[in-house]
This record gives sequence, C-alpha cells and structure tokens, in this order.
Amino acid sequence: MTQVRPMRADARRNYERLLKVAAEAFAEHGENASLDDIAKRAGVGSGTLYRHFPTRQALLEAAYVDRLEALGTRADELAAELPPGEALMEWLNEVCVATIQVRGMKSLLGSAVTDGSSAASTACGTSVQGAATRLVEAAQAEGALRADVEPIEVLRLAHGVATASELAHGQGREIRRFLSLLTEGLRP
Amino acid sequence: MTQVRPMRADARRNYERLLKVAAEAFAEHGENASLDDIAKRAGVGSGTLYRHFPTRQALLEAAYVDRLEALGTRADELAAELPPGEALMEWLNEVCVATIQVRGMKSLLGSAVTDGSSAASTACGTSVQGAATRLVEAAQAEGALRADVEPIEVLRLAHGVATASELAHGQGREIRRFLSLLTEGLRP
DNA sequence: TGCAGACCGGGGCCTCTCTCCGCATTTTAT
DNA sequence: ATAAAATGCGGAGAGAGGCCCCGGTCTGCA
Repeated sequence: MTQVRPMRADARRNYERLLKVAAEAFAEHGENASLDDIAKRAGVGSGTLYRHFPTRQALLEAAYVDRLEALGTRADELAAELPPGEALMEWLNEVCVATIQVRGMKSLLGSAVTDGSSAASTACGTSVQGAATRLVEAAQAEGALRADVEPIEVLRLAHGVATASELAHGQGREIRRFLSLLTEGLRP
Repeated sequence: MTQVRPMRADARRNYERLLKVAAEAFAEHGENASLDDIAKRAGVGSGTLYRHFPTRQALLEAAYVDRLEALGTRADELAAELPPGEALMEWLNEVCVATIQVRGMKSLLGSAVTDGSSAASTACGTSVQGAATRLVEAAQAEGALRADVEPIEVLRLAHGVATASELAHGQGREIRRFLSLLTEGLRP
C-alpha cells in the first residue's frame, strides 16, 4: 500500500525536512505552532506544506507517529527485562516523559485515549493502547496490579500524572513521585 | 481601600455586565475566547472592556475570583459536616468538577498550583491553597491520609484527575472513579 | 529532451488585539 | 434646575499574525 508511483526525489526531501522541522516546532511552541513558520523554517513554500499535509492534524500525526510507535516497541522491551509490575510503571514513566517533553505530543496522546476517538489519531493510538493492554494484563496476571482497572484507565491516569507533574515544573522527579503515589494510594 | 471616588453608575453597570458575559464566554470557549466578542455580547465597545480589564488575565481572574473563593468556603462547610478523610475527597471532587465544567477556570486553577506562581493568580489561588492545606492536615491528623504528602501535591493530583476524567468525556462518574483509584492505589 | 508533477511565495481573506479621540452621560457646583 | 466639569463610552481602524490558494516557474525522471 505504498505510493503507486514512488515520490519524486525533491518531494521526498521536502517531505522529510518538513516532518523534522514540524516535530521541533510543535515541541517548542505546542500544537498551535504556526504552519507558515514551519514551512519557512524548512525552506519550502507554504503551498508545499499544505500539499503534503492538508491539515494541521495530519502534520502533527505524521511528525510523531514514529515516536508513538517507539513507545509501543519500548513496552515489549521493558516487558522482557523487568517483572510485570515494574515494567508497567517504567513504561508509564516514559509515556509521561514523552507527554511533557514533546508538547505537541500531548494532544496526540490525549486524543489517543479519548472517548470520541478521532478517526485520525485512532490509527497511531492503537499501538500505544495495545502496549498498555499487554502490560496491564501481564501485571494483573502476576497480581501486581488490581484486577478491576482497565488499560485505558491506566493510560488516562498516566496522562493525568503528566499534567500534574507539568504543574510542578519538575523535569522528571515529580513524575516518579506522582506515579508512586498513584500506585500505593493516598491512604496511610 | 475602595475607590476614593465611587464608580460612575454607568461604569459600574458595564463592569458587572462584562464580568457576567466573560464568565459565560470563558466557560463556553475556553480561556482564549475572543475579547472583542465578549465586549460585543455585553453591549459595550471594546474600548470599554480594555479600560476596565487591561489584560486577558485580569478579566479571567475577575470573572472567577468569586468561584475560587466559593471553593475555599466550601472546604470549611465540608470539614464541619464530614469526617476529615471524606471531607477532603468530597472537596477534591468539587474542585475537579469546577475544573472541567468551567473551562476557563482550568488555567486559573492550574496556575494557582504552578511553581512559577504568576503574581496575578497568586492572590486568588491563596484561598484554594489554604483550603487544601486545612483539609489535608486534618485528614493526616486523623490518619486518613498518608503523612508524607504535601497539600500542593494533592491539588496537583486533583488537577491531574480532572484532566484524566476529561479524556473519558464522563460527566462526573469518572472523577469519583479516578479519585478512588488514587486514594486506594493501583496495587491489589 | 519533454513533460508530468512539484515548487514557490505573493496575496486574498480572515480573526484577533488594542488604541485613539470626538461624543455622550453623569456628577457636582451654583 | 441648570450649567460646567469630569468621567466614561464607542467603535472604526491600524497592525499583527494566521490560513491556504493559485498560477507562473522549475526539475527530476523516463
């Protein structure tokens, strides 16, 4: 299902340049970064940008699919290295780090776990949701996680932890702290 | 420290009308609602709006101070009615509801618990932070809450829970669910 | 070498912010 | 009650920035 006709060399060059610049821009200015500005920084005309990516959402997704998929892969690595409970927590930590560091990704990861699943983000969100499901179920099977939580709930809570950590302006320590509070509970 | 000279009658009328309309607009369109539109809806010129509220932040705060203060008051009511642990949870629930329902308030409550305390929001955030401190300390004294959490951490987590609940698109059930998970912990 | 396909970036159109100053309304003094 | 002074009002319009289309130009590929 690749292009019937392969992309022309210059087209591919511009396409990739745009992706790279877009990722930087979204990370720096959030999901509302100026598209014209991205085009300019990539050294292409705005028309070129809009031809490759008809909508802002399209660009946002294209810029971060690989990162989302990397999260999916990472889940399996962690599952192979650590006991299920720890693997899950470690992975959630990485999800939170990604959410905070790459600001444009927040909305993507967010919409990946929203009820009204935007048809667009569903595609790449699946990888993350699948990873979460595997880790959660493994942890539950080992008795490391209460049995009555859904994978999607865990993802949503992770998003919440990321938000909370962001408020603290912490660069990572807060994430572990809040994840640990979430795991152990606020009761004594 | 009231006005040396009381506000002119028409000025006061406009001022209050603006506050009312602004609260609605922020609730509906989030914190980036168009200011000109607010002026129009209030039936005043934009000049009038900018004279009363030089910045967007000023208007946002003015529109919601009373609501923030109401949260502070509510904390004491709950503390009088319920045992400390329940009072805290019930209050956090109300904070979350406010965060979600009144979208413009999200940023206010958010900046009220941020590290780099914006001088502006500090003033009205104090009421909420004070309330949180009282409830948290009472709950800890009763042994209903682990002793090593700070009030500000609890507020941040509440903000996180609100965010997580928003993702679920739930109208309130999710909030209680997530608060309960947070309280009891994810461990079995 | 020809041409389909890609590029470029000016410009139209939009929305939003915020200022300015003549005019209207309220207040105060008589 | 009336006039003068003080104060606030309005809304046009400049300026900034964003989105995105279009048509003339260029380029990679067969």
